Amino acid sequence: MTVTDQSLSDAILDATKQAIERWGVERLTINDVCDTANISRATLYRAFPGGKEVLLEALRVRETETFFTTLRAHAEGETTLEDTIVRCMVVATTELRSDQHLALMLAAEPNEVLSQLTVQGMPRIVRVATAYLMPLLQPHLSRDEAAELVEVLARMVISYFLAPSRQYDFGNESQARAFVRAYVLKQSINEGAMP
Amino acid sequence: MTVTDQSLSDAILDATKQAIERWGVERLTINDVCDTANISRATLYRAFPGGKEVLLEALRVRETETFFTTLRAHAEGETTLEDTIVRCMVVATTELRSDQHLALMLAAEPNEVLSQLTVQGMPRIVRVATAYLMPLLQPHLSRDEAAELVEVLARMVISYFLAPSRQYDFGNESQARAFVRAYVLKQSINEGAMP
DNA sequence: TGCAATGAGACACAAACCGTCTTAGTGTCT
DNA sequence: AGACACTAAGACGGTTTGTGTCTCATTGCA
Repeated sequence: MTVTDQSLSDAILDATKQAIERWGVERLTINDVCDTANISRATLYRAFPGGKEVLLEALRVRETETFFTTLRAHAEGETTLEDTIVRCMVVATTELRSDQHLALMLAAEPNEVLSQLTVQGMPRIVRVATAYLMPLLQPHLSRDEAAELVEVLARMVISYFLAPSRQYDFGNESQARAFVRAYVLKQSINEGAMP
Repeated sequence: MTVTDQSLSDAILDATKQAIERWGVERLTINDVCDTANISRATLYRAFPGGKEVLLEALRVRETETFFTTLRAHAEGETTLEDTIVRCMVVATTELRSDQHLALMLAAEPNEVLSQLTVQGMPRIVRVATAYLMPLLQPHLSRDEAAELVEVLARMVISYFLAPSRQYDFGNESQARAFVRAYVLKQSINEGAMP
């Protein structure tokens, strides 16, 4: 391959994703990835020194980033704070639910997925979410307020995705809006009502 | 467990099938099966001495038998030879196509499946097919004729399932009937036309 | 021609798996 | 109660598979 490092890494990550879809994370081997990517083990270890751990973490980072790239693209058009928040919640929920890869893994290795959506993975998710979504909220909020809001929203969306409630379906715009008005923007309303 | 051997074996085979759906045949381990079945390794080896090979072969035998049991049940109502044959072809094709387990394996481990549907597995398939379907054909044909017909049909259905043709879709009754009239019952027609 | 990147594969170490065996626990029958 | 059959749990040695590192030949390009 006489391509840039970027596209080599990307090809390897693509192969990793593909191999995971075949065997699952637990049963994934480095050789699987090499065979899928049609590269030698040496090449893989040159691109990702550190082996499986590093490779999987890189994949998670990339997946998270593409997730929030899509999300931001869908929410950029909104003008008000409420609309922006609602849009983010609806699109994020829809995106999560329609993610074939995620669904497969959730079915085959719930432990792995749960860990990556909660205990282990939450810090990274919040970090990336903050980086990508802050710009959308900056017109309406201060840095600190925006950062805090992003984290809360991320946690809420993940929680309701993992364990859907009969009260609120965040994939439904009006229900998401009702939730936002009831909980998220409550303070703002109060603040707005105060002199 | 204080159950008959039959249901213990069946439970183990169920667990095997389940574990294969999770990991695929190549990555299947005996421990997977034991964990899924909630039994100890000792119990499994008592029920299936010989390990993985024996276990998988037993599973294939069981699956094949349930396949042809279903098939026979669907084709028992037909009266003429042609109708019986057509029914078998349509139901078998439909059954193969809708088999989730088979589809998963075919996607993940085409080599294994292909081997079991052709080189390795064909003898068993033909044997079971003959045992189950001969009764349906006996009213119309001699033993030898029926046995030969079953084998040819099995090979045709598998071939067209693995590599669908634009000429004939055996899942479609009229197309299957056209095929049968054109090829399978040709001799019979000729024979019938002769004095 | 020279250079940077890759493929192929050897190597030693570690982990996973296998098949067997022992032990202790449980339910059944007399 | 006591003999019996059966099972879960897990220890064991041996084998296979996977890992990470290294070397060296090859390839494609400047």
